[in-house]
Amino acid sequence: MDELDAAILRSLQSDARRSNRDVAAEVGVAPSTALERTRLLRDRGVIRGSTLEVDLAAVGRPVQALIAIRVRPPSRRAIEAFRDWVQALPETIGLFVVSGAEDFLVHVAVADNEALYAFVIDRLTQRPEVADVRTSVVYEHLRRPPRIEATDR
Amino acid sequence: MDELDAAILRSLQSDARRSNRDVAAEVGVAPSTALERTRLLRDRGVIRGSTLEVDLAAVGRPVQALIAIRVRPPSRRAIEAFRDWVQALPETIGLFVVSGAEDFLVHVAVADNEALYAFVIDRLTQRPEVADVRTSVVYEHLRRPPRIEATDR
DNA sequence: ATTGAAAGTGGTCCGGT
DNA sequence: ACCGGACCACTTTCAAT
Repeated sequence: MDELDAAILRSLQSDARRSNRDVAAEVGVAPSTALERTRLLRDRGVIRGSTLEVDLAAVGRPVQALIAIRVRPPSRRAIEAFRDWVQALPETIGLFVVSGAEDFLVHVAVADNEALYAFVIDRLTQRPEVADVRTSVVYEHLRRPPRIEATDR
Repeated sequence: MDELDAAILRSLQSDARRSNRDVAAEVGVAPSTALERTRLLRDRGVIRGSTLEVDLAAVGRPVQALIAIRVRPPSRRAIEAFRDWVQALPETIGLFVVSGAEDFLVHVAVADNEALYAFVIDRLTQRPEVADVRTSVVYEHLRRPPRIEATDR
């Protein structure tokens, strides 16, 4: 990944729908060159995809929480089974598998506090491997795309 | 937000670079209609932008962590000052302001464990308002775009 | 609010360097 | 590896419904 690749990534990171022509002009190469580089970045798996940033409140899910969960036993079987299950729930928008006092942090977005409470006491406690649950309401969630630098070549 | 808006959002959410023509065909309207709807969603702030999903390991930052931080005093002044400061650090890729035992969860991506350790003991502890720090290594981070449904009209 | 058609613009391929 | 140009697909506007 040289400086040109990095510049293309930075450009598309700030707006994935930017046209290839714009990207090319911004990084100072011909459109055909930018197109080929972008394709290679995709093929190599550096670019995994692109997604819309949607306002969660505007789509009816203004309440967010992070739910820290400890599972027992903390075996690969239990961890992976729980991960797959929770990841498929409609409330889940993110999932961290972590070291430390807890095994998971589940990021959920729901319609209101009642739905959050129901998620925790109805859904999560269904699972026998859930040993401990700690819910934190998210007041604010900011995301920052990673700053990308050339990793030489 | 009716069912058509929701369908357009779902389509672009899975691939923000999909052409307007494709989106229109998928949701069953004319391209001009899809274009107009998309523009309105953007104007209303439902669509905040679009971004590339980049493989963090491929850009040289394979190590992720969540750092739980308690600040003191937990006043608006201290919270907002810390938030703005940590949000601008190059290692930071996400930031949750939360209720509960801690005030922040900082999501960082760095080159290696050494860089993580340096971030925690050199950078964070610079700030006088940092009262407590707890670091969890992220073994796995999955993201799921929110399932979007029509909120009637 | 949605459409089809027209005009403009950008994506994509390829041959040359 | 990069570019320029040709071709064609797509975006975008607009008058009509």
